[in-house]
Amino acid sequence: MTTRPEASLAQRKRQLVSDELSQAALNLLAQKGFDAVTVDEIAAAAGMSKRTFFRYFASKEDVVVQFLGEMGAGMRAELAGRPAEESPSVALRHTVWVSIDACAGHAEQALRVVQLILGTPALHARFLERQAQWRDELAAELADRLGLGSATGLHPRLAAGMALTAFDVVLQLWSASDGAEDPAELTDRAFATIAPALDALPA
Amino acid sequence: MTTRPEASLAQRKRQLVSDELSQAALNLLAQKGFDAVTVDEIAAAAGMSKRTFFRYFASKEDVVVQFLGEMGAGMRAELAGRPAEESPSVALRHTVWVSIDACAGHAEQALRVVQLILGTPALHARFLERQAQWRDELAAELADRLGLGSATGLHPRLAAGMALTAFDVVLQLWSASDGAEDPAELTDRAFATIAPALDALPA
DNA sequence: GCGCGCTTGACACTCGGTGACAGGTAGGGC
DNA sequence: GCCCTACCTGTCACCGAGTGTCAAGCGCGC
Repeated sequence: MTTRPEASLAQRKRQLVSDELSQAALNLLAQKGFDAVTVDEIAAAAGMSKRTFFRYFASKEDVVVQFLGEMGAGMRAELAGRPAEESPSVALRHTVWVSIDACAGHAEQALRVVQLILGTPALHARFLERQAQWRDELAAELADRLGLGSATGLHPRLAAGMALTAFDVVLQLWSASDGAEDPAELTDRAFATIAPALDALPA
Repeated sequence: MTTRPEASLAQRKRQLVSDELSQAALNLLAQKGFDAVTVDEIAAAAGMSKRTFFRYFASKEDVVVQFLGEMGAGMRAELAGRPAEESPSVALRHTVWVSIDACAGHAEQALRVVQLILGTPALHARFLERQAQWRDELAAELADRLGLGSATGLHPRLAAGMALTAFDVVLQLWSASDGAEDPAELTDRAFATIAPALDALPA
């Protein structure tokens, strides 16, 4: 999916195979539906064996959901990099924007993937699981920012959760509208709603 | 789990077997961990065959997560029954309270289950999936209440999402504190934070 | 007692996922 | 050029989740 020019030869070879696999997978899955495609089939379409598929992806779901890993890392990095004096609502809006932008960037491809995920229970579940991890990480980051020990930490968790809920809802509406709605505008509206709660003083 | 006196004999028999199965499952799973227990094992512990297990539960996860079904229905019913003039934040707080109460009711049992779910990725994923369904349902209910067509519906979805995020965070803290924290009090504090966003006018 | 329907167990099968082993290939030292 | 090593791959055997099918068991009305 993403090719770094400064990588060892072995890494680039690995990337190549991985791309071949996910490309084949995405085509088949989007076309026939998640459950109607076997891993054997995907591997065969990419010209390799099932065993090799599982050396590159931990599960059949992973081939679709994998990119969420770097998305989470990107969000955490963005939040960590935000100036300390910025209000939580602004910082979090930028955090979420990173991922929204990434989607809007490769709109055609991203839309297909998002629709596939939201329309497939098994994939949706994995997606939500990742998001739960993000929430923990963002909450920790927020607790740091606000200088409160992560002891109880109700407020940072809520704030992170609300921001990701906004993200989720935006994706849902974007996907349901088949790309007609503008994700950036949806995000702005969503954050306008939740901002007062995000900036509320920790109880 | 729940026995209704006014039910046909066949139904009660079914309930009995189902209870036997989930009891055996919960014991084994809590003791040895989700992945270390096979369905065969569970079925054997309840004195029946694997095939029978799958006639009562759609999946291994379901035996743990099943009760969430009625929990969701309970919440939707509560929200639907709330007086129309009540503000969204109050109505949603009561909605979430239904489930929090249910947990606090059978605290010992509920705590074990919640800890098992939150500590097992596969179960957590299913749990989140259910919650996503609740969100859709609660959002629809909210849209009705507010008298706005469910056309775009950003606000109701956000509100439902925030309320469930609160629910989630409360469960997380309750589980992490091993039951020491008071769920009711956590819920109140959470809703105090998010209330302004819930009651904000739809954009 | 007889047939009917529902529940169950047994068996076979598919598919996701893993461990173990064997071969192939690229690169480095000699 | 040759060998040794390291890595990648396919094959095979295997486990566990989940499903379809069939035949036996059992309660129940007639």
